[in-house]
Amino acid sequence: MASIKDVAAEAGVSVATVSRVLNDHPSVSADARTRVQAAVESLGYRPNAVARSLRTDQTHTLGLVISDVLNPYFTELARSVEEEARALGYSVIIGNADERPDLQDHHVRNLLDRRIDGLLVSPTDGGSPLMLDAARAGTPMVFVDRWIPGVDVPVVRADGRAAVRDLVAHLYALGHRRVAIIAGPAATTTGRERVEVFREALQEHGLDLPEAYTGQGDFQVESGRRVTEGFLDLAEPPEVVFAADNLMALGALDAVRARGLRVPDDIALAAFDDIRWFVHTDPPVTAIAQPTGELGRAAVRALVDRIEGRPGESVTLPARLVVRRSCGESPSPVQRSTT
Amino acid sequence: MASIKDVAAEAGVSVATVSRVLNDHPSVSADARTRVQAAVESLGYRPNAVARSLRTDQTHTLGLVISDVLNPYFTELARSVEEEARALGYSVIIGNADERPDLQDHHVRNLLDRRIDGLLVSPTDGGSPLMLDAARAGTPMVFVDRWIPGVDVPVVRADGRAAVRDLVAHLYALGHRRVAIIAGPAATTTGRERVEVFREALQEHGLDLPEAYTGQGDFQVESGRRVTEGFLDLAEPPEVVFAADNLMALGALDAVRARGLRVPDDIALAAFDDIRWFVHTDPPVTAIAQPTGELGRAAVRALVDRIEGRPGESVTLPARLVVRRSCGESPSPVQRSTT
DNA sequence: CTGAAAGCGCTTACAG
DNA sequence: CTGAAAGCGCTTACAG
Repeated sequence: MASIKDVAAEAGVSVATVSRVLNDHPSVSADARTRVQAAVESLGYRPNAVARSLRTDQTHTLGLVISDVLNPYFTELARSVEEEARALGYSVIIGNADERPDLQDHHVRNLLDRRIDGLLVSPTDGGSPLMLDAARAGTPMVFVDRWIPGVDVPVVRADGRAAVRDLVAHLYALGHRRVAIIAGPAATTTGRERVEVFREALQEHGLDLPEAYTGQGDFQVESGRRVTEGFLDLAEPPEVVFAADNLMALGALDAVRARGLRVPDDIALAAFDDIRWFVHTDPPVTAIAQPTGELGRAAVRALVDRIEGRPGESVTLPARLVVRRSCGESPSPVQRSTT
Repeated sequence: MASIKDVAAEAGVSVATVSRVLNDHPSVSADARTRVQAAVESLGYRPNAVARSLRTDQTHTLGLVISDVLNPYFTELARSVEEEARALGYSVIIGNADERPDLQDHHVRNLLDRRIDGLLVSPTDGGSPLMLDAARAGTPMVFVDRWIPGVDVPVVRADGRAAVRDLVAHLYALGHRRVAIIAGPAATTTGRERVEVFREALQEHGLDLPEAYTGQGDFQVESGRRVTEGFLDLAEPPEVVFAADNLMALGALDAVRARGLRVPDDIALAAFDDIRWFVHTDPPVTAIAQPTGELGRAAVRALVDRIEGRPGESVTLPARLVVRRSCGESPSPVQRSTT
């Protein structure tokens, strides 16, 4: 592959001049510029980004460590992150933690070794030493969706409080009283918060969230299935199950279907995170929708701000309830989705 | 961030010795080794992968350019690629072309500039000059899923011929005679092939695939919706629609639903590419399943073979039909899915 | 406007 | 077993 030396030789100038032309430095004669451009063209020269990074100490690359690419929520997040980053002149390297702290650390380490300019992470756990060290060492960092309390890093996330309250009101209005949740890992903020907020909202209606109706999931399909089976095995199963993410809702659907039962007649279902397929499931699933694309873009902007020396602030955007049919037919027409 | 010099100073050895320890070179005294390890530990030193890459001319990185990350098929492919690559000691950088040739070129260029060791691509079009040049220039390359004819690069893909034939037999057995397809872009191999194979299979049953029943899609949701609307507007709409990928099937579902019609009673539906959600859609969708994970892994193995100087062969794996209820109830129990 | 030279952080023949 | 030195491909003060 042609190097800058080859271009210099071909153009009859020094490598310094070639470099200046490549970087649009103003003090280059028109003549030199055209000769260099011609040489670049004829050799099919492309600057070596590795060498450039070593020299400038910038990679123009962002690392994104997400908990699970197969989760459509994170896929969409990753996509919006890449789009916004590209618009700002950055590439992004994605690391998929698959909800495993060890894999998360693997990717963080790999990304740090590659000297990415900044790190966007949706932590799978409460923060490994590696991650905490990186934050303390001053690596530009932003948390997205999930975060680690006590670490001085901007957080870009959705606030689901109002939407969860709307959901509970909806469930209550439909007559449901025995309500269960499939929670995410307690080591994650979203895993904890969704349960807490849900419980608080239930209390406002005088409802309880008993131990037996609090299942521990891990945000992945299998756990949703397992927990739902447990609920169905109870002497008095819940009337509704709220899955703290869309994959566990899929697992719940699997479990219900496997027993030949129907949603919402036998058991109702709602999910955190809305996805396109929920419109076409049987029945369409009531869900809490996050402004995913906007979260991804805001996170990138905050991170790039940090990288380029600007403040880089936390952002919280509201989530909203999208009512469909999986909790039963609404007697009054509340916020019925039009999609 | 500590560099190799800092480690050398701390350990009281030369940087060469530090490098040897880091790379498990045999000729290092036990004493030097322990001192270096201690220094690495106490400084929290991590080798700079950028510098190492510049020096060794290897990045241990694979580039993966896929047509659309939001397509669950490609998400799963990307995931299996990353897994296998990691197992073989490589990282992967994903570029999402979003079915746009210009974006595809952007990513290919970016990856080449970063000097990735090899490129895995599922081309969005018939091959840009950039891609063809890269292949000719000897960049280790492998095509997955889609490929570019006439380019000497291994291809790892699924053969859907038998599955499509099974599908047509299934449709025929159910009494369907007016059959339509939502095709993918003619510039892609999969876009072309799926139509051809489908047409051939229909002919074997004495059925025709008229122009009016051949809609041009682009593998994305909106095109599936648009084409399906066109079909429904015909004086004599088709009895079945076969979507050449899962996203266009989703668009078809949207279109059918928007008119208040039902699958399969008003119009039947089948799709290429099976995804988990198809089990829970209303109705469950009959689909052709590719061995996606295996394709991703085989593609990585072929690419790494090429990178490391071994042959690196093409692989073709069979796809299979998964019958569900979206084409109507089967009178005879053929290959009913158990999932 | 231009070039020679230093240096980014590594690895690796080469000599000892 | 070890170190001094060259060199990977760039960028950028510095001097002219």
